[in-house]
Amino acid sequence: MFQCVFSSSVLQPLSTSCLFKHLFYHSATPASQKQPEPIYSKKTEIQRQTVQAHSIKLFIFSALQVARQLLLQQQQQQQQQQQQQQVSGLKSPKRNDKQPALQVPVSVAMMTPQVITPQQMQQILQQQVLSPQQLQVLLQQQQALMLQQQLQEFYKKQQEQLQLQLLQQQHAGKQPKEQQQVATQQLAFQQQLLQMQQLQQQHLLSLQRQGLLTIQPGQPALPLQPLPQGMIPTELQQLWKEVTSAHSAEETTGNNHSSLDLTTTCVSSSAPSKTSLIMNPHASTNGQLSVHTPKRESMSHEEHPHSHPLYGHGVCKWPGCEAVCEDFPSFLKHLNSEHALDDRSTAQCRVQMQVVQQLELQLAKDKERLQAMMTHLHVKSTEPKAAPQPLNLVSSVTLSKSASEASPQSLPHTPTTPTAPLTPVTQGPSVITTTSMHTVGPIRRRYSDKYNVPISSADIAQNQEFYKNAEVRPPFTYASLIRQAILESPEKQLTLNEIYNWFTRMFAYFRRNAATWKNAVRHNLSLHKCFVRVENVKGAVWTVDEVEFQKRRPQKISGNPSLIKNMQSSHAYCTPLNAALQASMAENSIPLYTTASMGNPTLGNLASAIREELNGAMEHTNSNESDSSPGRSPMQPVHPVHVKEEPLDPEEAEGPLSLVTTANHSPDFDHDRDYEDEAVNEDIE
DNA sequence: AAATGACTAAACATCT
DNA sequence: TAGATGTTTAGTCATT
Repeated sequence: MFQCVFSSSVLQPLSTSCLFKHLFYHSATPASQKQPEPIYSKKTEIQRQTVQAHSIKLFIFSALQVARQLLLQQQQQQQQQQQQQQVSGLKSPKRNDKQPALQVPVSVAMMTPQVITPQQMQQILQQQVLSPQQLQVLLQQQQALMLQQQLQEFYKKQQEQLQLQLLQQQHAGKQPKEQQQVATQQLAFQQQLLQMQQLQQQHLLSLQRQGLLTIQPGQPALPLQPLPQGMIPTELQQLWKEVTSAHSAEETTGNNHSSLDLTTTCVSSSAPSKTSLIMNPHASTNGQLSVHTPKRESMSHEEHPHSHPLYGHGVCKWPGCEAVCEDFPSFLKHLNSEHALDDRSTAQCRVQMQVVQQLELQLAKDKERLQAMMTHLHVKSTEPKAAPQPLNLVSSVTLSKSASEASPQSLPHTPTTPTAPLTPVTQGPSVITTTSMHTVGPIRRRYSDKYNVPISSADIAQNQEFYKNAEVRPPFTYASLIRQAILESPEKQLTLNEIYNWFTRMFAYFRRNAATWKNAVRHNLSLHKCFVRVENVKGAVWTVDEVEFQKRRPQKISGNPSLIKNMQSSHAYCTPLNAALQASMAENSIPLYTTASMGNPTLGNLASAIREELNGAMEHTNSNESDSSPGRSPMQPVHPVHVKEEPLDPEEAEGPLSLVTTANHSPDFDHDRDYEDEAVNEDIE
């Protein structure tokens, strides 16, 4: 453990990596810059750049000093050991076993950075306290320090110039030429910084390799950047806005090939083996998430001609850029000109790092939540059954009464808003998180996403559970749902009340706002010819006229390649569907219009469900990136408040329920219908 | 731009 | 008479 003795810092015991982190904090907020976030403040651009350069330099400087101190410390220890050995060990060797809390005089070193003099070096050599490797490291370190001193001088000069220029600006307005000159100087300075960073990186690596510097694996090693505590997405957004606005405002032209090296250096110096996720928030429409390793970054772009993580679909994916580049060379040109190593790029990198960190944090949280939910639901749903949870709807439908009743309690909901945006596992986290990063409003997901994501049978069961317990509106029309309910019944007929019960049992969403959706159900029953009312002994039941139902939306899906794809992907998790049926569907593109006559209720239901799903898929593949609508769900949000009044609602209308799963019902399904108590259902039988 | 589908709301009628 | 059930109309929104 170390203690930071940075001039303005309270002494804190720190581990090695923490010390680095801490130092970086200091470097980012030096004593001379007391403003909380000086880099992104609305000061003049030059000031901003100065501060930033200062921060970077200080960080490198601090890291160097730490390394140096470590080395010296080791040196001292070895000297002590030697002395102890010579004095024949008057004291117990405890001190060697247990390392004392090292106090690194960083502040002293930083105030007076010194290169070891030749005499000192000679002394070291004479004493032979260091192994050849350590000596080599020391030499490298000395080189770095010398370079650093040069840099510092240069930096001082530059700062003087900047201050001068600021004064001039205050008095005589702006002078673009001088600005350019300063910018050029800054660029040169940054290049030097870069060299320093690389050197430093090598240095640290070698130190680490030789065991002089240990970064504990469990700990987050060197932080990618100083992340202010409690940084929330909105702050990040604000930060992002500021940076990107600076981007649009200024038109700096640099020419540095290694625009990403800063990121790389930070990442790799902290944890060489660690991969960092660089995600472009503006590429959220694709939900693209590119894994970006330091190694890859260190390669030249030419080695991977058309697989640059910052290039895709003819667009530069540098955050906030989206410039159209016709081909890869032009992209490279653009990258080098627009995203060269300058302060803006650096700032953007830092923001991006923060974004990634936040996303990772968020992902971890959501994963945890999901795990808890699944564990909870699994326990509940398997309570009545000893067998492992089946993968089809049977598991859900045949849930015992206790399980069904327990499930709504498992998800206590607020009266007005749905539960927190629950994320079914079938959806990549990137979709949600990215959109939430740059849209303030509701997150919209296209259904095409849902259908294109390959999901497993387990996911289906989870979706089913998801809709059963989460108040998320199922993306199906009332008509489809009613039909589904009726077809699932053994007699293919249900009373209105039974239909209600089915709704409430199958979808948590319909456990609220009964007046609204019940009215809608009745309305649909009356409106659509496909629903036929049949007088019974004890009232009336509703049946489905399949022919009429299929007349409803004729040929809507024919001839669309994506449909076939979707169909096939659907088939992937429709185990009961036989191959002939699949072939027929794929061939005719009019799936299962005759399934009602097939006699097999399971297949019939399944097929119809698939058809519904496919229709849904069709409807949504065309609605590309409509942020103001739920991707045109076949079923608009059913909520006590109107959509127009509650723009957040459509969000909950989306989610991946595959009704396919519901088709695989068990015969005793209708005996288990008393979700809401009143079981008039036995009447039919 | 018009047609269509889907949803919501509401009024009204009938039945239990 | 109240509530459930069933029918119809109107308005809105999104998609085709």
